[in-house]
Amino acid sequence: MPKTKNYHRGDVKTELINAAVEALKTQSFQAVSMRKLASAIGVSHNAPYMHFKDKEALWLAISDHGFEMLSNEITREIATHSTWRDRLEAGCRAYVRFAERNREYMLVMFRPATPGNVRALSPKGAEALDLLTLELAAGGASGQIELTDPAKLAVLIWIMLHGLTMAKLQIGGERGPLLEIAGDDHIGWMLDKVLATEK
Amino acid sequence: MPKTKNYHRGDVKTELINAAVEALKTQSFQAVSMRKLASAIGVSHNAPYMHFKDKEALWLAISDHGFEMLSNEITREIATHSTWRDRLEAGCRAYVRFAERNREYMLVMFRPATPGNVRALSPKGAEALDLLTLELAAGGASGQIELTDPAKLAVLIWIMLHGLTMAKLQIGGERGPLLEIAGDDHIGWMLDKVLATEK
DNA sequence: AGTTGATATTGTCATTGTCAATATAACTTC
DNA sequence: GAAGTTATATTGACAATGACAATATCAACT
Repeated sequence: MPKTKNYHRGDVKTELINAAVEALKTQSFQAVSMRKLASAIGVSHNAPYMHFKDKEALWLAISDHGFEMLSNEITREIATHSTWRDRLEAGCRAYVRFAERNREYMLVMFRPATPGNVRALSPKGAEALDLLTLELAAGGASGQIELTDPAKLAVLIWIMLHGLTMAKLQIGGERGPLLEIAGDDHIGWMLDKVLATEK
Repeated sequence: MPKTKNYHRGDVKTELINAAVEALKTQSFQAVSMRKLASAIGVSHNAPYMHFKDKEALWLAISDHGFEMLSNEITREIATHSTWRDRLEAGCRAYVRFAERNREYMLVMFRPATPGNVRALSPKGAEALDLLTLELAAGGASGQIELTDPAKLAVLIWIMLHGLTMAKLQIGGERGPLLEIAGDDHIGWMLDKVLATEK
């Protein structure tokens, strides 16, 4: 046990991130306050400002963390399949699955941009998008399919995934079930549609 | 000219909505405050609460207004074309165009949902989605195309549009240009892909 | 031991959302 | 038109919040 009880000296930074993500599970976005997070992890109301210049800086850190996790999951999932098409589909599934299991992270990663300050896709986010592009390119290179424009196609696929996941996260109610059509077992259907005119 | 200068008595409600939309053009989402809006239209800091129970109620009103405008624009645009395919494409174009021209509204209409309180698509929003479904159904009914599942397809198209527009609104920087591919003149391309496997 | 730098605390302030009490104008009914 | 009712606006208050400044505490190096 530590000599003194005060002066936390733990990893306050990651503790804050975890507390924020946890808070987002039950509270609205703007209901999460620095001060509540601070007291949640047992530090004074200003301690967070040692680690984050801003409230926005906290969101940014969470966003980066989320993109990193997403990239890792996609990469890992892709690796478990061998054929080009299976790998692509696995990557897409991983994207949707991540969104379902990490709702809070997704909300932060794609939180509304400040006007005049449209965020560039974070490096980690760009990496995730590139994973899809690479799979498509791999299919083209191996002669398994002939793609007129892999990058264009990758963006289209990513857009579909993004629209699907955000709709799933934000739209419920009567229309919610409609969105089920693009659930885990229908991603293949979507990919088929997009890829049918290639080759 | 009015007898007394005080006691505004104009349409404070719509003035507030307009002021909020205007504010969103330059300020971030959470930077828009009730009090600033109030003073912007020249009323006391509590006058807004006569017309909106909550800050959330203001967003909701803006959201509804936005969905109504969107529906109207889609309907109007569809009406200017005759063939089934042209009408569908025109509707899609109207959706994207609306988003580009009414960034602020879109941000409010699809603002992050409160956890545990996933908003149902507003009636007006549902109506907009139905417009697409109806066009697809019309194509099927007229025998111009054979659709395996019009509703499923409509959702897919809507998801694509949604993903595209939200990405356009929120992602800039280096990756921004990439999203250009799905600009106004590529929507047809996207639709082709989705519809190719039908008929 | 003493200095330095990172980290935490307390104190403070303007801004904000929202409630309560009050004032003013508009509408209704006689 | 006077009186009362209702919708709307104002002022006043309060707790919570983001953020800054000044201070205190601790760890590590010299």
